[in-house]
Amino acid sequence: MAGLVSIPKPTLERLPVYYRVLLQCRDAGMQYVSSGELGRKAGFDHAQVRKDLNHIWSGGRPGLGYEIEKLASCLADFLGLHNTTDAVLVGAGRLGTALAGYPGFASYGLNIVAVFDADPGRIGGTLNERPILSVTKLADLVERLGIRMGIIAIPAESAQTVAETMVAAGIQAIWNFAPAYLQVSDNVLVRNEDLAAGLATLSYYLKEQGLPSVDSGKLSDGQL
Amino acid sequence: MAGLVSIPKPTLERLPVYYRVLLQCRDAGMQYVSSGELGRKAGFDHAQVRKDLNHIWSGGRPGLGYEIEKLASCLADFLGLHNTTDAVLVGAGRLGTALAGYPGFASYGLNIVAVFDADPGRIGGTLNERPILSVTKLADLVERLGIRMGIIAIPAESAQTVAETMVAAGIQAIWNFAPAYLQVSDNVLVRNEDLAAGLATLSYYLKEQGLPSVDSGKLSDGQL
DNA sequence: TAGATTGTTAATCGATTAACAATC
DNA sequence: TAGATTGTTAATCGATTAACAATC
Repeated sequence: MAGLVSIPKPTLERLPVYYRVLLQCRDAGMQYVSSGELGRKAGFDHAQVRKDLNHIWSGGRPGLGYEIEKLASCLADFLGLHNTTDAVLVGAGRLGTALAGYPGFASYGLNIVAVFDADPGRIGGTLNERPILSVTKLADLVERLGIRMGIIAIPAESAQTVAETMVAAGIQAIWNFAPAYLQVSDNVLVRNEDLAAGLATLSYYLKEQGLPSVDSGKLSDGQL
Repeated sequence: MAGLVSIPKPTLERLPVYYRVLLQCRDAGMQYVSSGELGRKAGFDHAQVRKDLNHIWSGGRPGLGYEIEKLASCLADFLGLHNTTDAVLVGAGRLGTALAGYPGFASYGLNIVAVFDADPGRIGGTLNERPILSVTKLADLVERLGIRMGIIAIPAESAQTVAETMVAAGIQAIWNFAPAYLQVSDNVLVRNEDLAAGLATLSYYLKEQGLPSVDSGKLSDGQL
C-alpha cells in the first residue's frame, strides 16, 4: 500500500533526466529555463515537462520559466540525492565491478557499503575500496547496518537464492541486473534492469528498417 | 515511418522474458506451458501473456497451452536471435568491459565487432578478444562493414559527439549507456539505458516505505 | 463429455497531448 | 501593455485487465 502522494512511474523515471539537464543549464550560466527548452534538451514534450514538474513543485513563473537553482534543489530533495542510501552489492564479476566503480552513483545518493561474492578466490579482496565479503556474511551485515537496498549482479542461476537471503535479512528494494524473474513477497520492490529488453527494442527496429516498407496488409496468421 | 505490422513497445520488451522462461521450462523437461504458468514465472498477468504472444504466434491450443519448443523457436525467430546483429562498442572503461564480456549478448544475437576508445593508452590492446581501436577509425569501419548498431559506454560529455560520428557513418540504432540525451536525426533510434531512472524508482519506494503511512491529505502546495 | 485454456472483444485504467485562461 | 510561458483541465490515445464463446 503505497502512500497516496504518489507519482506516476513514468514521471518518476523522467525526473533524473530533468535534473541532469538543469545542472547543465546552470553550468552554462543560465538562471531560468522554460518547459519548452527543458523538454528539447531532455527529449520530452513541453506539456509533459510541466505536468511532471508540477508533481513536485509549482514554482514556475509564467512568462519566465523555472528558476534553475531552485528547481534543481527541489528535484535533488525529492530524489533523495542529499541523504545517501546504503546498499549492498552481490557479485564481484565484470558487471559488479562496473557498478561498484560507477562514479554517477555517489552523486545520485547511492552508497555501496560492501560487495559480496561466492567465489573464495575473490573474497578478502577489495573492489573500488570496498571489501569483498563472503555471501554467507550478507544477512548479518544487512541486519546490523539496517540496509534496505540490495543490488544483484550475478548469473541468473543464483539470483533467486540471493534475493531470498536479502529479503530474509530485511532488504526492501532489489535492483536486479540478473536476467531472471525474482519471486519475493510483495512488500519488496524489485526493479529489473533487463538488457535483453533493450536489445529487443533495437533489433526489432533494425529489422523493420531493413524491410522493403511493408505498408499494406498484415501477415496472414497461417504458419509464421 | 515504422512498418504497419507493429508491436507495442511494452510487449516487445516482455518477449525476451517469455523466451527465457520457455528455455527454463524446456530444460525442466516440459512440453506445454499455459499462459497462467508462463505468466507466473515471468511476472505478468495471464491475459497479458496471451495478448503478447498472439502478436507473434497464434498457435496456442485451448485446454493444453503452448507447445514450448515451437513457441520458443518462434520467439527466437522474431527477436532475431538466429541471425546475429553486428555492433560497435565505444568505450573500453569499466562499463565497456562489462558489456564486451557479457556472455548473454551472444545468445541474444548481438555480436560486438570492435571496441573503440579515445585513450591512447588503451588503443591497440584487446577487450575480450576484440581489438581496441582509436575512435577516429570508427566511421571507416562502420561504413566498410555496413554496421547498423552502435553502443555508447563513455562519459556523458563525449556522448553526443560520438553519436554524431556514428550517425554520419550510417549507424541506425544506438544503445546509449551514457547519462545524456542524444540529439540525432529521427530516423535513428536511440535507446537510453538510464541507471538513474532505475535508481529513482527504488529510492522513491524506500522513502515512501520509511514514511509513517501517509494516507490522508496531500502536501499543501506551499513551499516544499 | 467435462475441465482447462485459448484467442479476442469489450471495459477499464492511466498516461500523453492539446488547449487555454491566468499571470509574470 | 504585449509576448511568453505557466498550471491545469479536457480530449485523446494506448495499454492492461476482465470476460467469455470457441475449442482442444
